[in-house]
Amino acid sequence: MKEYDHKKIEKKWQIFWEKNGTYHAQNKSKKPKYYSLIEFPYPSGDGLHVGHPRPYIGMDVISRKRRLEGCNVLYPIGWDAFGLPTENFAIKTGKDPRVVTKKNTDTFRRQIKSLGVSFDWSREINTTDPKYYKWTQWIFLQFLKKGLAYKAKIAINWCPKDKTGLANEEVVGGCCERCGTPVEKREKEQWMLAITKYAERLDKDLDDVDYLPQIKLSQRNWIGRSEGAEIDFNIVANRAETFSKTAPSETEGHGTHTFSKNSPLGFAKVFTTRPDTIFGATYLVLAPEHELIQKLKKQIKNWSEVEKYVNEIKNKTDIERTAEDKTKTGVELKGIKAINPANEEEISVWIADYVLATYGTGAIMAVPEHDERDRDFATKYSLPIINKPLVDAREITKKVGGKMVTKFKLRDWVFSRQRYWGEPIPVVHCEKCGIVPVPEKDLPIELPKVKNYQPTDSGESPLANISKWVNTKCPKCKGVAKRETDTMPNWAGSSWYYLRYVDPKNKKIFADKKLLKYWTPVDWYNGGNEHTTLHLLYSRFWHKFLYDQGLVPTAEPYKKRTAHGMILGEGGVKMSKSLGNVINPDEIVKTYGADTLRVYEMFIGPFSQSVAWSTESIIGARRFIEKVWRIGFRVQVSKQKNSSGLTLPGVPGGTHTVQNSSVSKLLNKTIKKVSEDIEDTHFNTAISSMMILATEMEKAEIVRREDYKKFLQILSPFAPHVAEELWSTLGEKKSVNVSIWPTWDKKLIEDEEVKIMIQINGKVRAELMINVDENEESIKRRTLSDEVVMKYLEGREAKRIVYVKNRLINVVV
RNA sequence: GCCCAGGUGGCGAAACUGGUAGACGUACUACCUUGAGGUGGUAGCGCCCGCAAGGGCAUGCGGGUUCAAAUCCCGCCCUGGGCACCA
Repeated sequence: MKEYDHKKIEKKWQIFWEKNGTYHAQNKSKKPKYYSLIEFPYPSGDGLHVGHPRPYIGMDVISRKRRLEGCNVLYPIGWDAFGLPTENFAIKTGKDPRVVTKKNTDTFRRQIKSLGVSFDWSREINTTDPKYYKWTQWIFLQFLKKGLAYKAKIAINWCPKDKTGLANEEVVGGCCERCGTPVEKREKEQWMLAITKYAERLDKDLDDVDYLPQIKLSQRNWIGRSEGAEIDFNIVANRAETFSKTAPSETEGHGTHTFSKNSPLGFAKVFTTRPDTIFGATYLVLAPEHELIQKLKKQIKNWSEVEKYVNEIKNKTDIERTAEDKTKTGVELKGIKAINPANEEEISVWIADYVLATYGTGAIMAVPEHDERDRDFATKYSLPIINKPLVDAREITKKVGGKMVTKFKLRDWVFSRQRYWGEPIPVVHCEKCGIVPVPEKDLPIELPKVKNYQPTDSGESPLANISKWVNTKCPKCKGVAKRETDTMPNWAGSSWYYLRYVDPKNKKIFADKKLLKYWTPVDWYNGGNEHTTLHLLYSRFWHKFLYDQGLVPTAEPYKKRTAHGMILGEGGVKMSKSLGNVINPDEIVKTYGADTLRVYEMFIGPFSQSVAWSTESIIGARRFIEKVWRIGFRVQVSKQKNSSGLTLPGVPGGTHTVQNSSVSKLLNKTIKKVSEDIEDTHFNTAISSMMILATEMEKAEIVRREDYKKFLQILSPFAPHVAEELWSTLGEKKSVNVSIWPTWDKKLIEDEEVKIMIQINGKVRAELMINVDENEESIKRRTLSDEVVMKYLEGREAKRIVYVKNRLINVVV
């Protein structure tokens, strides 16, 4: 018997597929298209670990099944290669990041290829390739043209270790997401992208896509849409202090409002999602940064106290703010009052750190009866807490002259980084003309080679040191000008890469319109949970912008999005270099073969869930493949001596009819199960059902060639090399990849007889074989005359009998 | 604090719409094959009592609904991930 030599077989077929372009997507085809996508990897210097291939294999299973179902499949790969780890490595070693990237991608490519993933390598892209980032820069210029890219002086999150600005999203618990260093606040001019302009649509259009519910939810939570009312509260001089010493009633909070009205000094616009609670508003709070505070300087009696507080808050970093355990602080603005427009009552005005300048209007009406935060504050400063009946939100808003509005938590995207290894932002600063975009014909603005990749403490990119590159001519007036030295964040290149795969070599445009029309949207995008908020949101934003410019044909980039769980180290801890528990797939491929690794990774646990790696369990996958191999050999041998006629298709199996039909029946059930499970990413249960089938086939006296071939077809997405080898051994001239996915015979999977459970008072006591169409009466009769049942009844009458068709019968005594 | 996911044998896990809990795989034990190995094969394997037949107990904990609950409802506990005063 021929040995199962995985090394030989896998190499043979990988060469065959490459030579035949088996997995190349066709730009012109009569077949329906299918675009399946994974998140392209960041080629780190450590190479692949066994966690990387899990999503690649998962989507490979989908892609391979689609091909057999007759689709023209696009399943591409590339490299998301800009970013800090490579740059930091360059700083440490003095090596050019281009060289490092080349080396890393070569390793990744070799490793991924050894797994037999059916990527279309002819469309490989790399975000650091000037031919690629030319278009990243071009898209930026379109944003700029439409006013969606703008420069603003803002307090940014500054990482003193990485020496770069970070987006809000990259700050985790007040620390840099990458290196864990506490971030500082710095005022800097930054490039911004106006993602907030798309907030409404980014939220609403989630209705039209097929994302896992948690993914939609995380998008929605991040966007943070809330509906409420904007209501103006007039600010007046404190009458109580000015005209009367009469103390207002403590409990009711009544002021001296019944007297003639003060003329307002101004007003504070508040945002509330609960205008219906307005009668319970007992004070008003402004954010310390609120502009009204400076305007009312003269009227505020305790100005020095107020000023001191404002400065304190301003100088606090985010960590200091959060480290204080949420104890709210604040100062009353003495000398002024606000008028609650609902009842004309005077209420006190405060500034407090729990009101954010960056959300809503930076001012709130405090309703301590209904809001926990307001209650905390009111309790601390002994402010009135009153319970008033709720009113209709819309009516009261209208009555007090407010209006219903929608607000979002989402902020504009800080798009500048002060680092080297990123796409240069393609603009020029001219003394005369100001900010001038680089003309499109001059793209790409290539990253110049530098000697020193070290970022500077001044907060400038290392690019700023290369005067030859920085000093340039203004494209408009030809006068002296300087290049922008900030680069784009890592998210830029990954915001549109799926579009480039469609037409990766186009020099005229980022992708041909017709090809976009044919291939997009992506039919199924699977990626990590860690990218279901930011990357997904950013790329949806870019896509919608391009859609508005008429450059892409659909409003959403991804039709369907799923997420896979991480593979953890043995024992369920994270796989990491520092813990020394990283498993390199090369070792597994060498010892057990790529097919074994593939089957194991799909079998290890539910695809969507994190699972711990277990090297000792891999052997199960290997045994399964060897079993399939042995059966294949038997089928092969019996084909040669087919004088018995038993293995010829269509010939009834004579004395072996029983075994024949039971294997065929199981096969049909398995085809159904595998077909359905793959669609639900239940790869683990799909494999388990094929394991059962293999065991049955091995036990059976004969296996029909036709049946076995169908088995190979449904196995092929998981173990493509061995399937291909056995397929050809059976005399097939063409690849299993160009065969047709088998269907199951509905009639064959229906059983004529089934076993049902007999329960007595809900406990299983016996079983009974019945005909599927046997009537209830007959089953009941047979149950009651069953020996075991009679024993349990002990002559008692059955109070009730519940029969569940073809499942069980429960006798209640 | 809020949101999401989850809690089932030694381990990874199955279980359709409420209907045989533990499929499949590992580990373990025994046996077979082999000169010897194991990346080979077969069988047993939730826990407790029992030689067995059989019985009892079991899906994080406590209640409830139901003929019947891992699954539905109520209240807790624990683990992982995310958010962090967003009015």
